[in-house]
Amino acid sequence: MLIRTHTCGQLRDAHVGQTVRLNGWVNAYRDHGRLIFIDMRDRTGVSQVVFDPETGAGAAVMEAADRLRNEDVIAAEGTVRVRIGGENPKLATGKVEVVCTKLEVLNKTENPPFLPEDPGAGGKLPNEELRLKHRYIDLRRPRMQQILGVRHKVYQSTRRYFDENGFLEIETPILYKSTPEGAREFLVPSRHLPGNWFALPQSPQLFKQILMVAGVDRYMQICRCFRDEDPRADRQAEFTQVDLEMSFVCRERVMEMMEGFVRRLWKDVAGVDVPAIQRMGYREAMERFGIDRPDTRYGLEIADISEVAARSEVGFFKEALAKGADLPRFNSGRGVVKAIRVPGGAERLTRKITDGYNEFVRGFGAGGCAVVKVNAAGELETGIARLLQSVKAGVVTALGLKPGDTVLFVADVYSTCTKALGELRQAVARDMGLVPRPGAEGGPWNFLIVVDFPMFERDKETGRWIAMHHPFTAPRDDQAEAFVNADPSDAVTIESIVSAGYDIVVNGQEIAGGSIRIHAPRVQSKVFQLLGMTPEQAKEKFSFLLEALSYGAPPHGGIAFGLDRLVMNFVGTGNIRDVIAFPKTQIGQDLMTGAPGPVTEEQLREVHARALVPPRA
RNA sequence: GGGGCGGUAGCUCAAUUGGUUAGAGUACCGGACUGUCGAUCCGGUGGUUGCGGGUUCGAGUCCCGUCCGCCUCGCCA
Repeated sequence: MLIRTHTCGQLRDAHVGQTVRLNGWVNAYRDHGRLIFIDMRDRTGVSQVVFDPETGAGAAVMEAADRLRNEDVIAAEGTVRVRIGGENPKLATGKVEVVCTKLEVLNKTENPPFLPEDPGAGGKLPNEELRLKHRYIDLRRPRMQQILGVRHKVYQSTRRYFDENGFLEIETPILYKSTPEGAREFLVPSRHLPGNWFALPQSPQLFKQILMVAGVDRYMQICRCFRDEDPRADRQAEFTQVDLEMSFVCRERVMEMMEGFVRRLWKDVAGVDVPAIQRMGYREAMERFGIDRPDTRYGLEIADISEVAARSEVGFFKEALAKGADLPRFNSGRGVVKAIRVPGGAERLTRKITDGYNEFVRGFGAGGCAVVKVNAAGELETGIARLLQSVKAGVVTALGLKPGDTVLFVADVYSTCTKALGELRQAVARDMGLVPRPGAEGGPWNFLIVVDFPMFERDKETGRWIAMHHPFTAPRDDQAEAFVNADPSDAVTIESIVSAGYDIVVNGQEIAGGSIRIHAPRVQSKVFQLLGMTPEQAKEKFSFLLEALSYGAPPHGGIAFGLDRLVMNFVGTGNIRDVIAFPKTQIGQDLMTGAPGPVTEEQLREVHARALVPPRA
């Protein structure tokens, strides 16, 4: 075999005159009869190889070259020279070409179902189903190779940073114990213990805490996590986290460490200097932006106008405000009226668009979205304008209205109203063209750390308390006493306790979340009690953790970054499948390997399991 | 589990109100061609219109079911 001396993306005019050998795929062929051009591709780039009988290509070489087709795997030997036909500015190697004297066809290809080409202007990729089935071809595309490279850089930068900061990389089990809190789990039957099952970890949470008890002090891992829930464009059942945990730290120290990591990563991978990251409380985020991961690159903040709305003649305002009127102001069940002022919306947001908003907020459980426009004379128009007339001055002042504005109103209980407007705000920002493209295209990266989350929220169906982050999250230092002493039936107090948790948000997307953990058994027991677990149940589920905590657990805390989402940001895609080498579809299938697939009766017997339904064909 | 969009040649798409033999570009096959780089020119092969049923004289088109892909709500401690 003619083993390569250079890669296909390497040749420059400095190589002119050298004899080189290239290995790669036929990216394109242009056959002029007695003159043939082949573009050879490997992951580094493309080089043009010329076959010309007058410059050393014998009859056999010409004949073989004539038969080359896209995606054949070849080796070519020849001399580098400046291109006779002029430079091709589209290629990094475009100044030179290889005049081929020897050609070896390493492997002919079947006619491929599609060619691994990035879509040019107006071009389209073959549909994703086909590309997933033949992932090995799709991954040959320069874009996919680039993404694999960026992901590699993220791994390397991550390991360097945490190594420099004294973290030990430690692997934790993939065959794990089922912890029925949280996401649905993937199960694996045990052969040795009939009737018993492993679960694949939703995260290494408990192991990393136990590593702290074990004196590891600083742990990190780039680990696979599994959650058997329906995917989204940015979610996959099997995904990767940068997981870390630190001992003898307060919340501030962990946030410093993770901020340092973000700064290093963005510098290494994107060449961006990240400024000091702003902090924002959960309550403030929800009030101003209606979401716990606000995108603060644009305004469109949400205003609570309940007070003035109560004096209006709008029936559904009053109806909403009557709900839970006796509850504290931020209680999820209290009725409120909120609005977003959209500067310039009167012109850009057409009736068709705002009708869409009405449907949009209904999707989040709100009754609808009222729309009022401010005309050039400063008068309110359309929708409920007439019913607001009596409180017009109050509305104008509360929202700072100006001519040309559109105002979007939602009235409902606090949780629904906030959620609906938080989602609507993002949709409006897109429609108004307010969302910059991040990163290389020039838009800013907008980082935010959100803190002071509530410890608990109500389960929407059962009304029971559930942990907002997870049941091992500690209350904020100054809240610990109040928490331990709180009466479990005192809902107002329970709801007011905030945790020592923190999320990192970039451009409105959560990329990391963590907390200081509970290291005191009495605090942990209190959490379990609130979650409705008896001491016996808690022991049954988490005895190993409780036991570990009782044998000298240091104060500790940590965080986990969603690595796939980090890579998505760096490469500018909204599709998580783009950044995973072998991703799964919406129903969790791997279209290339055909997983999941049936197993034999014998295999089932060995693990003491039986199928309730036959495998689907 | 709910809602939406889609599935026609290997690929990307078209096909008027339900109406002639389902077309085009590209890929592939054959031929021509000495400077291309989306090579060009000539010719050709290629179809269970995802699958199953129904309505109709007649279905790619309408109806029902189903499978698959994507987006999304729920879900994701």
